[in-house]
Amino acid sequence: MPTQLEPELKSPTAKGAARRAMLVEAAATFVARNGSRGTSLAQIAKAAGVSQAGLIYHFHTKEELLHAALDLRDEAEEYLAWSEEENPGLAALDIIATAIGNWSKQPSHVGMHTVLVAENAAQRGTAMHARLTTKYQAGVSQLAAALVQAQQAGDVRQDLDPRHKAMEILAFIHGLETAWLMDPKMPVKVIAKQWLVDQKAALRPQ
Amino acid sequence: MPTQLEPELKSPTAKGAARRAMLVEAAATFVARNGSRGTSLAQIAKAAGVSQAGLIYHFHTKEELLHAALDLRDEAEEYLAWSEEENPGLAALDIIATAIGNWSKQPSHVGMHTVLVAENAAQRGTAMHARLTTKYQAGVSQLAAALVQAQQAGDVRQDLDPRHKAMEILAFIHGLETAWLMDPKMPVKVIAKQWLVDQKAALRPQ
DNA sequence: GGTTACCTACTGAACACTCAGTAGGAACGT
DNA sequence: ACGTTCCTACTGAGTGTTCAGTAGGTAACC
Repeated sequence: MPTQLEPELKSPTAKGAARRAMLVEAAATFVARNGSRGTSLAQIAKAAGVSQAGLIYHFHTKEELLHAALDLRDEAEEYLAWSEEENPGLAALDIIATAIGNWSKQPSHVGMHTVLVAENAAQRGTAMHARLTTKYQAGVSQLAAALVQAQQAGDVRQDLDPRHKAMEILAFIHGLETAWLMDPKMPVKVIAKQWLVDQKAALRPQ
Repeated sequence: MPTQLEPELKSPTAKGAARRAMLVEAAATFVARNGSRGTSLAQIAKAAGVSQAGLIYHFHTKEELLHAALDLRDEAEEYLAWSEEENPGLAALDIIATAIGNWSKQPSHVGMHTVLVAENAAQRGTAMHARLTTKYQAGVSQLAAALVQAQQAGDVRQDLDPRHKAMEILAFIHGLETAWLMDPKMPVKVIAKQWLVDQKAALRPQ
C-alpha cells in the first residue's frame, strides 16, 4: 500500500493535466464575462482546443468544471491567507489591502468568483450555494478572530462587534470586486489604501 | 396634441396596467432567485397568471421586461434620493444607513438589481451594461458631491478624495446586498448602524 | 368595429449531455 | 522485436429538452 493520502485522483498523464488546466482557465474567463448560465460548454471547449465531448471526458458535468475552477481560486486566495496559529490581529487589514492590489494578476479568477456568488446567492439548496456560503462563513469567522486578537492587543476599540465588522469588511471587498469587474480602470489600489487608513482611524481605541 | 411629456406609453387600460405590474413583480422575484439567464419567460408568465405569449404581448422581448423591472426599482430607490438643490452633506450617510434598513420592504427589487449588476458587469457593449454603468457613475458623482459639501461645511477631513470615498461606500452597499441575498437573516440593520458610527469617526476632522 | 388582452400552436436555435468509435502509447509476455 | 492488451484522450454525430419569439386567431369592451 503506497502513500495514498493525497494523490490518486490527480492526473494520470501530463497531457491530461495540461488540458484540464486550459479548460479551467477558459471556464473562469468566460464565466467572469458572461456568467455561468451565459457560458456554454462548447464555448469553453473551443477556447481550450478540444471538442465539447472532449471537455466532458475531463469534467463529467458543467458543475464539476465550475467546482474545479473554484478549487483553483480557493487555493490561490490571499485575503485570509493565514493559518489558525499565526493570527495577524490588526495586520489582517493590511493583508486584505495588499490582496486587493493583486487582483490584476488573476482577473479571471476574481471575476468568476464574483459572478458565481451573485448568480447563486439566492439558489438555496444547491451544492454551489452551500459551497459558497460555507466559504463565506469561514471567512467571516477567520476575520472576526483576527479582530478579537486586535482587541486583546489593545489595537482596536473594545466596543465593537468583531463579527459584524468582519461582515462589513467582506461586503466592501465583494462590492469593490463587482465595481472593478464593471470598470477595470477603477483605481482599486488607491481606494483600498484610503480604506485602510480610514478603518484604522475608526477602530483605534479612545 | 395632449400632454405628451410622460404618458402615452403608460397604460391603455387598468387591467393591462395591473397585469404588467404582476409580470414585473414576478420577473423581479425570479431574477433575484435564479438570475436573468436562469429565468424563463414561461416561468414569469405562469406566476403572473398568463401564457408566455400573453407576456410577450405586454413586453415584446425579455430585455424589455427586465428594463421595466429596473425602471420600477430606480423609481423607488432610496440611497441617493435627493435632488441637486438639497445636497444633504454628511447626512447622506444617515440616509444610506436608513435605506439599508428598508431593504426588507422590497427584497425582490434589491435582489434583482444585485444579480443583474453581477451578471452584466463584464458584458461590455450591451444595453444593460451601459444602463447599469451609467446609473452607477451617477451614484458615485452624487455621493461625492455630498461629501464635498460636507468638507466645505467642516464636517469631514479635508485630506480625503471624495470620489474614491464614494466608490468605497457604494462598494460596501453592493457587497452587503449580495451577502444579504445569500443569507436573509443577516443583521444588515445592525451592521449598517455600526458602519455609520465608524465612518463618521473616520471622517471627522482632526 | 376597432382596440385591448389575451389564447393555442408552433418554429428554429441553443443547450447539456450521450454514444460509439479511434489514435496513440505504455506494460507485459514470448 | 513482436504482438496482445489495456488505458488515456479524444472525435463526430447524435439525443431530448428548453428556450425566446412568432403566427394567427378569439373574445370582451368601449
